[in-house]
Amino acid sequence: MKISELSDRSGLTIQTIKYYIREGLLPKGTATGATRAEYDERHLERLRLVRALREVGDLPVAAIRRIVAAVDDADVGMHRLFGITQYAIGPHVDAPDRDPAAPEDLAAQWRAARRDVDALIRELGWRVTDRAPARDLLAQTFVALRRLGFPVTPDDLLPYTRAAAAVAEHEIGTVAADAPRSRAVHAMLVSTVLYEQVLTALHRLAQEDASARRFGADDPGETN
Amino acid sequence: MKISELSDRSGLTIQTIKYYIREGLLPKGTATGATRAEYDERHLERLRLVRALREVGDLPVAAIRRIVAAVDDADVGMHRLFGITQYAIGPHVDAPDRDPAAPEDLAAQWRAARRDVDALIRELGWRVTDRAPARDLLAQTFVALRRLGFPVTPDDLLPYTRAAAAVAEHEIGTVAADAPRSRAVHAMLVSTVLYEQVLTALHRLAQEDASARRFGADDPGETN
DNA sequence: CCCTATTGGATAGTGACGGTATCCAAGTAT
DNA sequence: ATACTTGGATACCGTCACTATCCAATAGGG
Repeated sequence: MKISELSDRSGLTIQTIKYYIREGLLPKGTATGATRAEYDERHLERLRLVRALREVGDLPVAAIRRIVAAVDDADVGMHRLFGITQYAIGPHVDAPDRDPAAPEDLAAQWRAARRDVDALIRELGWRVTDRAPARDLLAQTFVALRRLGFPVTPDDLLPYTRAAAAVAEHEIGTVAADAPRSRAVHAMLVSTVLYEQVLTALHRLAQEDASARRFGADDPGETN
Repeated sequence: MKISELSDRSGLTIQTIKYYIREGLLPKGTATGATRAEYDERHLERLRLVRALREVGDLPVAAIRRIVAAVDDADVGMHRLFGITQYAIGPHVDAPDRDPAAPEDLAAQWRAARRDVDALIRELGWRVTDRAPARDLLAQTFVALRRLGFPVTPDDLLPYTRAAAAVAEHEIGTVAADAPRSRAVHAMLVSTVLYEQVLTALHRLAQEDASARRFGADDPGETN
């Protein structure tokens, strides 16, 4: 198929497709002449993946580039792909420990939060790399909560860890180990990036329900 | 306290504080002369809230403006504040139904996804406004999943709805109804915005653990 | 009372990001 | 033959969250 057809079928402009090729998100079509190249279903599929990661996952282009590079590298196994994805989706918190410009008290709060996070993971027996970005994400949240006067205790976290463990267990089970690599790889990305949004959305909906039951039935909506 | 002291204590530059005042995130200090104004602890507290919403919640400044306006309006009750927050944190998906420029097949996929979401919420008996943004967020995710060849069935969602309901129930329980309004309001924001990040972080950590157990113990990390 | 530093207020500039737009020469379809 | 399409390169754009600069009016220290 020609680029114009790829554009029509994907709903993206030719400019955007060229941009993705430039950025390494999409391989070039196979050239059939100096001014012509042929694209196939795999390009369309890739564009759908890229758009899902951009629109639903809200991932920056640079993160998607790292992910698709891993997807295209047959030497990268499932668990490794998982780690690369986790690292790519960040967020890359610049932790004020190790930052010499940060004030000392803030750095101390961070160190304490990181210790708590590390202790929690150890206690749960979870096998998680030391440098998993989610550790910093959690620590960052602890710091913010405490600075706002909401201390975080392991008890508060119990419902979250239970929920997270149950969902994660289910998700990994859906990635069939015997499926062809390209399918398994997509399933991995789908459960890490897209189902994270599913969980978030359902969490918000459940909160609204709980809030309605607790704080009354008046309409919570905007009026603008 | 003077603005320079507020700057020191908050860790933000004077420029940034001025910017937040301009943008309506922070009230002006009480003027004590043409070139002097006095700030107090409430300003510092507000800055901590704003930074938490920015850094942890990654909310745009415009969303924070809407939230703090509701916080400062004593007529806004808890449930209403909840709705405003939900609406502010978006994401504001532009749904291709109602968009006349969208291709018809995509619009049809969206309508189907919205129907599924609405049916799910009805089935669960959750009290959620029709225009809750999380409905569109969930529908958007369904569309993306289906376009990638991963059909979404109610069975797949069961673990998520259970987890979301349990967590939400716990969270709303932590917002004490008899606390002073400013405290209750902060608690509401904390559980919707910050604890959402807690859930996300723990979800990712649990996934890494599940992935490690399923796909082997090799190091999933980046090597750069 | 003088002189330096700080403040409020206004306006302009910056860097990252994710595209868009334009141009061109070399083709291709009719 | 002639209008359209393509690949490739380069420039440009709008949004966002700050950041820098300037200015006139003080405030505070000596």
